[in-house]
Amino acid sequence: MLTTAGFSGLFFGATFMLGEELNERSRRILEALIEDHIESAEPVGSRTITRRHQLGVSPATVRNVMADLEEMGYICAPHTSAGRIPTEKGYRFYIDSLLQVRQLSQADQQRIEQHYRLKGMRVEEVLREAGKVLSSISHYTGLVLAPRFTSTVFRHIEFIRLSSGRVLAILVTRSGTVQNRLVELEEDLRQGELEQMTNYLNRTLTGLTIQEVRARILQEMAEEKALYSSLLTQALQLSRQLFQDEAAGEVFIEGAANIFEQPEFADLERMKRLFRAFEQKSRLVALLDKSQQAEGVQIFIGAESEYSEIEGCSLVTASYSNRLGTIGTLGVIGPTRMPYSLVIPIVDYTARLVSKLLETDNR
Amino acid sequence: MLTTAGFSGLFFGATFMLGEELNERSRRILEALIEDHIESAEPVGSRTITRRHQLGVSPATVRNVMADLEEMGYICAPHTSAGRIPTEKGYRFYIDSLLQVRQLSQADQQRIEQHYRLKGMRVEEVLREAGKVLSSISHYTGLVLAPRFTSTVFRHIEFIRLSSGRVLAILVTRSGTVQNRLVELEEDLRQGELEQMTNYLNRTLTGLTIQEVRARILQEMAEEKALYSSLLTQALQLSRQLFQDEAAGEVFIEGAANIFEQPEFADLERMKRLFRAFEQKSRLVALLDKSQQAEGVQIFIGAESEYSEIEGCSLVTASYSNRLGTIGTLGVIGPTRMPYSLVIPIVDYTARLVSKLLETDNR
DNA sequence: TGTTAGCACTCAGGCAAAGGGAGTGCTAAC
DNA sequence: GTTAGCACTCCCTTTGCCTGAGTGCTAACA
Repeated sequence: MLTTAGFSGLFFGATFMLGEELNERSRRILEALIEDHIESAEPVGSRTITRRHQLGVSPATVRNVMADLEEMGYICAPHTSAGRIPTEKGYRFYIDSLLQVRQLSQADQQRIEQHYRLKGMRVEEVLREAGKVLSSISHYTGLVLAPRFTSTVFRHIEFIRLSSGRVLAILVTRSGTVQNRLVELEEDLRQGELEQMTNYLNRTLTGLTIQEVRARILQEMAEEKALYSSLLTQALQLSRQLFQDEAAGEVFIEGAANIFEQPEFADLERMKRLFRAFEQKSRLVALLDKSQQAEGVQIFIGAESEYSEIEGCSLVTASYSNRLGTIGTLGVIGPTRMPYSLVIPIVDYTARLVSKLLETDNR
Repeated sequence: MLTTAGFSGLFFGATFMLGEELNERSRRILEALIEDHIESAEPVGSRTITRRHQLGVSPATVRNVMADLEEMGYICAPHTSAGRIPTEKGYRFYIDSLLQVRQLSQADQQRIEQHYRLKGMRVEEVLREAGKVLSSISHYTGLVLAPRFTSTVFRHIEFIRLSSGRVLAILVTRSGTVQNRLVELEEDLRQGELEQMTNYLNRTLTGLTIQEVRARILQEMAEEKALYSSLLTQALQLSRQLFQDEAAGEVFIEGAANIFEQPEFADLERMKRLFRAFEQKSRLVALLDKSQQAEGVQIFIGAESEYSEIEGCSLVTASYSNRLGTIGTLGVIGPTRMPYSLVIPIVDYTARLVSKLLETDNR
């Protein structure tokens, strides 16, 4: 269920080997420290650890181990007389080697499910709702990357003449998402002519993916047969225009206010930076796109995302799919100090649920 | 160009009368104080005023006048040994009686215009762009309330059978906005049957406003003639469902990060509150709706909006229209300490421009 | 040899006191 | 009616002190 294969190789080969150096006691202390820190958001000291965990050793021993862990880069001290906090490397080791991901309880599963109606939900509604549920259950911010237009299956096109020379094109995909574009034509076309064009296009293109549609249009244009009718030639030219531009990936951000309640965002500058990151969605899209290529739950910790605006944040994502394969990504963004053992199954379960809900669209 | 008629009666009858009590000198001092405060965001003292404005009086005199202004409620002191800041009543008097609204320069007009393409912009694109332009030119946050579905003119309907019993309905308005809804039917309909239905509905309903459409459907259902065909009866029942639910008013918020750069939002709590207000759009919609009923530029100062989350903020709005009349509202939200003389013409000009751009949709 | 107790040391954060600065209101003189 | 002068207020910053939590080191112990 949890894989970080896609990225752990990339970022953590070295980490893993160092991980081998850790004996059982060091691991348990690191785990205790990280879990205490996740709960308290404060640096954790040696005494706190011995008090709250039955490790069978004294604070002094813990201090020695912590000194080693610090040297190895798993934890660090914000200042001399403070406890330790995990580094990104520490979190990565924790997630890869120490974390026990629980199964979501039946009750939690139901709590998630009950937000979705079974009938009459459009794709967009399902995705938006998924974002909201993710944010409200996790108490962080929900992110959902909608399916790319390019990867959807063409179902239907419709031209509507709005006024002289202005035509509205409506594109429907098989899953029922709708896109519309406005075209200004040199010469006016009557609605009847437009209908002829749509009939032709629907006949020719239905059932193809948008990528295939593009190829098919070019092919049709190349073949002479289209030339017999200037109207059809026009239709092809027009539709080439319509299908060529890729709409920027759309991302739904839900519950952004949640994340700002976290103590790490008491700092105004950080809050603003993250806020700007949310506003400028393109980089988020790129990041989510990246995780779409991998199976299972992906975790980006802080700078691993190569996205400095979300410094101090982690991203837990999973991709969702329909019968055609993976079509989008959803997940949660929150502070790196995040209870991964809770968030991971929530994201995982939501992705599965969304996949199930969208699957039926392709009967 | 600037009217506050719709609201000044409501809120400022009393203010205006008190305004009469103010002699020329008091007015000039109040004006100077407000303008200094708008620039500095700090309480303004008597010496600062005499230093920066040629009033021909000493600080002591200014102090006396300020004491009077305070008693009348136009200004207040945050604490004993600070300068004064304008109250909401002060701002209101300033806007109603002292403010000189400049015309937008040719250069500024062009700066705004160049953000819009002249051709092929859909309504939604025009509105989003307007929000962005408003925010980037004013350095505050742009708000645009999209036209209500109810007030638009029906142009076209289309049913697309997605799978057994699942039908996608696409509604197009005359201005080219598209809405789509998913319907689950008890019994399966063939695409051919759906086409019959759309033909009938398009013939019957095109050109009516949505409100009229609703009435017409009920009327058709009441008349026996529809009963002759069970298919048409079904069509009417289906479309009644489609048209009855009012989509919540849609509002575009652009450049929310801008407003958080203002010094008044250095306070974390306030920032969060405003942020939550942005996230929960329904009340913003209500507020913008309110101003839609009035002509010209409207200004809501702080609590006048009866919307405590945006305490300390002002809203400068103007409604835009097409040939059918007023259809929506746009504006800027920023701190009450806002250079109104700049913002007002920006909002005014944008509203006119948007109206002009949308007008062509109704040829 | 690994573990632990003890101890000196460090440093952030809270609190109170002190000082400076900006501004006020009042009074008396112009 | 206006102004200069002055005592007063209060915020804000700086300073110093103290406390508590935590560390690293060392020496003793098992």
